[in-house]
Amino acid sequence: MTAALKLVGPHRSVSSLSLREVAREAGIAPNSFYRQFRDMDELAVALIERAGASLRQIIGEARQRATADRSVVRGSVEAFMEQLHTDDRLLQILLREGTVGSSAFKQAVDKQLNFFEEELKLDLIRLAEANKTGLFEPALTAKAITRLVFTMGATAMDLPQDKYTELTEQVVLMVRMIVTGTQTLAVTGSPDR
Amino acid sequence: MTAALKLVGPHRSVSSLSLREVAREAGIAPNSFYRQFRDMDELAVALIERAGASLRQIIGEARQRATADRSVVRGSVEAFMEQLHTDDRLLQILLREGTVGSSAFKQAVDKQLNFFEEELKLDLIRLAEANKTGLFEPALTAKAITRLVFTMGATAMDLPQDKYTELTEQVVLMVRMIVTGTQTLAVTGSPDR
DNA sequence: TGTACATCAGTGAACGCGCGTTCACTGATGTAC
DNA sequence: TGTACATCAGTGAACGCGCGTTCACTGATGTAC
Repeated sequence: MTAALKLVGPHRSVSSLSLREVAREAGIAPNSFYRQFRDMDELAVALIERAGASLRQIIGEARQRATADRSVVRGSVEAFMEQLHTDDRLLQILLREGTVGSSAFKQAVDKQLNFFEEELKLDLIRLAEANKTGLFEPALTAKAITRLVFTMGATAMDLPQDKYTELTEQVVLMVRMIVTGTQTLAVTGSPDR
Repeated sequence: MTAALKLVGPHRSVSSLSLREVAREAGIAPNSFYRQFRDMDELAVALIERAGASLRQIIGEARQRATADRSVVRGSVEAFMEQLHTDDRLLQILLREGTVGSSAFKQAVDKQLNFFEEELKLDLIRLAEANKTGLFEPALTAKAITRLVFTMGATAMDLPQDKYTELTEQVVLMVRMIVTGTQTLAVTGSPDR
């Protein structure tokens, strides 16, 4: 797994790695690979699950920090973007590989995203109660925020360092739009226009 | 190009196609490929540009229809999802391949997305004027909507037919959240919480 | 404490395969004089 | 109208390469009696 992580990057997706490449990087014979995983797909799924766990931990910490002194939205988005910025390969994999690869692969990514959405949903409910505002469709809101932040993160990975601050700002505003929209809709109800 | 389109699908991305496969499908000798494109990357970029043009046309028509009898948001999202549903390979490529492949590849996708965002931005401004509401950061709003709809579309491609209606409904609501949020923020200004 | 056996990560050699790319060539169509 | 030449999509054969997977084997570590 360490070897595979070393090999992925902005221009190499996990699904493009060959078994022999990974074995070479790991310093073992190609056939020794089979002692650890049935095939590359199994390795990929293992990586994705580890990535999901690591992501939830990062955001968990961010949430703690956030409630203390600054906005939850800003704190979480900043934590997320910073982590990406430090070249966290696990996180990059999670953002990038959801659209390609085998079904097993995509399912694994989707599972991690759903975990994440569930946690975010609870956070949103908690936030709304604290602010005494309503919430329109918390689950859907969580999904919208998650997917949007992840896509924006995926485009960020290719960017040079100096664009990160700007992009983080954009993402914060985007999330605010969604949160504001949800709260407003909770009051007015869903319009039909 | 026709041969390449035939080969892509939910589990085959353009970047995973081999030159020989495409040549085989096209009924020509492998080396004849070089008469048309320098390499597979050039083919891919050509496909993406064609996809972008086709997408803008589809949405253009949807916009026309929409202003007549129903919501612009709903009309456009429905047109988009329907097109996906009819297995429009070009559109699928555009949604899916943005995160993998060469830089040339990603740049091509990004270019098409930017075209699209620009048009959407103008639509949003027009809509806001008609409704006599304000607009907070039109460009950013257009970007958020575009990226969100595209990601949701990408996940939709793998789904069985009967989930499409449900997902379309979800996407419509998500876009409404963003639009409502933008309009509300235009009045209250950006909060710092 | 000693012996027999099981488990298991790792090995080197070999396989057949599909790949991208090159070569010199063909034959149809268009163009200039 | 006829002739010479240019252009260009397409060809078959061949190349060397990296790939995934298999085989029978090794040697260290753990376990049972």
